[in-house]
Amino acid sequence: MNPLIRKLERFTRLSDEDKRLLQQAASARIVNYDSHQDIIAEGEEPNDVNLILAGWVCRYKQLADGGRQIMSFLLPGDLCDLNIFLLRRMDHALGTLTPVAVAKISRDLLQEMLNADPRLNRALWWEVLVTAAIHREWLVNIGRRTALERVAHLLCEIYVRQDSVGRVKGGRCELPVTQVELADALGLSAVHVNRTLRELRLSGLIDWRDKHLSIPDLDALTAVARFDPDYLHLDYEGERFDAEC
Amino acid sequence: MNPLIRKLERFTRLSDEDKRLLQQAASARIVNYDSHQDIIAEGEEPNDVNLILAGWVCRYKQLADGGRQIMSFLLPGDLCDLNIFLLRRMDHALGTLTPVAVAKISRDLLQEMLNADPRLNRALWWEVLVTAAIHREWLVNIGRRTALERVAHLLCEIYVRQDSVGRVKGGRCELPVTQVELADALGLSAVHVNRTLRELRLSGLIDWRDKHLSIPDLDALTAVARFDPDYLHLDYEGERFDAEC
DNA sequence: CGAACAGTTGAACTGTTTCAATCATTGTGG
DNA sequence: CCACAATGATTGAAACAGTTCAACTGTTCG
Repeated sequence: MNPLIRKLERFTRLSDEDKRLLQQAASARIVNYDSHQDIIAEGEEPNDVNLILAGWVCRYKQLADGGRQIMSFLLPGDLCDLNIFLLRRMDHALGTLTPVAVAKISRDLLQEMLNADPRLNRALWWEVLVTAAIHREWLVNIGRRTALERVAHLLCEIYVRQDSVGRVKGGRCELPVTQVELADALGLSAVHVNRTLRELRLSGLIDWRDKHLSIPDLDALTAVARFDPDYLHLDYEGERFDAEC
Repeated sequence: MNPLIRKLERFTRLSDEDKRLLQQAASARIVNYDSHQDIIAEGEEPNDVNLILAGWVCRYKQLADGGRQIMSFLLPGDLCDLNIFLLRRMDHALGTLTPVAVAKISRDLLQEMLNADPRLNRALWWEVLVTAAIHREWLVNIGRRTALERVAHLLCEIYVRQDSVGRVKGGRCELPVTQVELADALGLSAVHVNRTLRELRLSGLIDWRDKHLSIPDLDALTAVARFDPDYLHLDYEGERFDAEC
């Protein structure tokens, strides 16, 4: 099933018409990318909203001195750039981490979707606000936690987010990124991420190989990371809108 | 004049009716706070949107180990929590840094404003998206820049944001926060912020006293900070919506 | 087979933190 | 109006978390 629909239904009930619209949007114009390509570069003027259908994408900024900061990992079902309508130029880039399939949703179609039903409108804005909430938590993670907590926290987040859309099976989920990419997301050096992962591995808290992450005891890792999933707003918070037509 | 109107007009033209609505919202229910109080705590369910009329506010998360991370500085004209409608519980707190006057905008009034005119609706969402853009830049700042760059970058941002709403006079703007609060915003220790400020002061790049910041040569500080104001989206980007009714 | 890339480890180094003491300023109650 | 408490700023010295550089291993893939 369309992973966007699945995700939005965590938030609110959608009408059949809403789902039809979403489904149509997700299949209208599909573009495939290789690994490590830009979907859109910083400074460009976007024309479409990108809905990730398959593969992993990151939101990042490249710095003049060669460093870069990854600001989000985007997974299947995630939308980028709902802001297209409002902010003219991209202040960051979107790049693929794996081969990726993206549905391009045109400005007009998106507008139609936003107008179609207040519930769908709210569900899409909910997605924007949750993304912002994740950014805030990353700020805490990078600003105030030790390397061990930071790495553990990010792994918890990735695991829980995937679990929430049914992408965890037997305590195991995808993690198709390199250690360098993790480091770019965490504000750490790749070397130190490596050492930190070793520490987590030796403590039996994680098992990461073949681009898949296993967390044998999520509570234990959660404790190490001081991870509190509230910021992901995954509980069904939209029920008060269900009654509305 | 109402600082919110002033700010939104950087983005798009507002009708007289829009301005009347905003003005009404900003004067309906005004609440005053002392310094260092919570306007709303983490975990609470907000009922109103807060529009800052006077004073400085910060968005922050408190950590179990005593540390805290400040995620935004909110100035007069800034809105907090437009997300009230969608995310039930606060995943962060809002606290005052100075005595503050806030206009409480009820859920219903906000809804009325959002429905009143698509242009006003867009202007308010623009405000949300710019806040998110600032969070992304802070992520880069904390994750990838040295202490000197970080401090300089934040000072540039504060200065430019105030300049954009006419709160800079003679190269001088308000900065009524303590070094500890700056440190909490930058992911640094207060001691190191102090040393870094000294360095900036001795280089003649800043002059900060009596809760006011002077930047004698903004270009020079910008260069030190590697500051690029694009992320503030301050150029008039909404003109393509002006034609619409 | 060799090239390219990702991961791993050691050793030296450094930016930042921590702890602790001192100084300056402001507000408050007697 | 002074004393003194409270808060914020400042500085030094020692400790440490994380970086950098460099070498080496393992794996994949044309």
